Amino acid sequence: MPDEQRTGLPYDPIDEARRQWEAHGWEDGSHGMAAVTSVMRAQQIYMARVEAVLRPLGITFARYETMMLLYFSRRGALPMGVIGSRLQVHQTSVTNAVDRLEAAELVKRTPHPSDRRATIVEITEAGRILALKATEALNTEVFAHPGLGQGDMAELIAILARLRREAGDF
Amino acid sequence: MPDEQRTGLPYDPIDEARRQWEAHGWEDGSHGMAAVTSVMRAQQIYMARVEAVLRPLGITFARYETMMLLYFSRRGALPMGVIGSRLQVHQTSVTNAVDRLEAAELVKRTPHPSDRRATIVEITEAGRILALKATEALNTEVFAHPGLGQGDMAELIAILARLRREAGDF
DNA sequence: ATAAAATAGTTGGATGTCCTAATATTGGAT
DNA sequence: ATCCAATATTAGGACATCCAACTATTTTAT
Repeated sequence: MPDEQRTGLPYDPIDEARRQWEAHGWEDGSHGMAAVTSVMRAQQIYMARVEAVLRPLGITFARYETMMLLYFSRRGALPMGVIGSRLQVHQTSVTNAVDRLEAAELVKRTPHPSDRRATIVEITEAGRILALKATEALNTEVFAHPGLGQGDMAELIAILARLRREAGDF
Repeated sequence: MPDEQRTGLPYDPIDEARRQWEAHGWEDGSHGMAAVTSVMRAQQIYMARVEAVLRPLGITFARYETMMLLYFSRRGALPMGVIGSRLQVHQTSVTNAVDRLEAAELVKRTPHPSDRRATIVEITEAGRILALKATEALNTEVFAHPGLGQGDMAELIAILARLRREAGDF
């Protein structure tokens, strides 16, 4: 039973947690807790929508991001390490994602021409086609209706850009 | 090498993606893409900080949330199903989290007094002590310095509350 | 020229999450 | 009484992440 049916009042669990925090004398962290928890929950909401759209196409968000990075790159190809640093994920996560993409023939590995330690990942024609199809699906089914007004959306992007900058993202 | 050292200009990968979106004629989804991607990355940043603080205590964020839910409940106990719906996670994830918490003797399962299908999860004394310790660590090490000013933080919380409401959270 | 250090990537193992499907039990509705 | 819904568990699979260890290669220092 939704809480508003019990209390007659809409009830925001995160705001309730913030009140609990302050009731316990944790004023120094209450707003940070609410901000962090809100971001976690927003990600959960968006991720569920995105993965629901991508699942029928046989890819995950991590793999979609990898493909789009290649799609937008000048040569359609990047070294493994660059992919990891751009997406801010661990080397082994890149290896894992590229393994799966390569098995599906959406990308292919190529030796680096001058540095024989390095591996270049290149998007295939099938990869480009799927990336385009996935993007169109995401645009119409998720990104065009993000559950926020234009103003909120612009403000959200700007605030999170400041957070990402503070965290050393760019 | 950070990009600003190459170009002399700070470079936001999400803003760059937005420009790519618009260059490809995907104006209808460009801002939604930027908003969704920003939320994903913000969650990645915060989750890394939170898990780094919780790891020495032997719990994950999911288990911490479960414990705090019980900590704040009137009797320190809730049915499995209520935990799942409050945290918006799958039933099997609750079973998994409670299994691990119970193995660490931080919570214990009890039969529901009137509904013999249901299981009540109750936080133990050791669980309360750890929950308190974890909260104090999170408050000082993460929540007190969320990488945002007070104004940005309040605005972020408000915007994401509207998103969560639209998504049916409360 | 050679040894040491740094870099690129992979592997294997562990952890953890989520999902589907199946099962057992119980509660509520008709 | 009987059917249908709800509660929780289990099993199996897919996936992402992290860590330590490893190989191969390149760069740096002496």
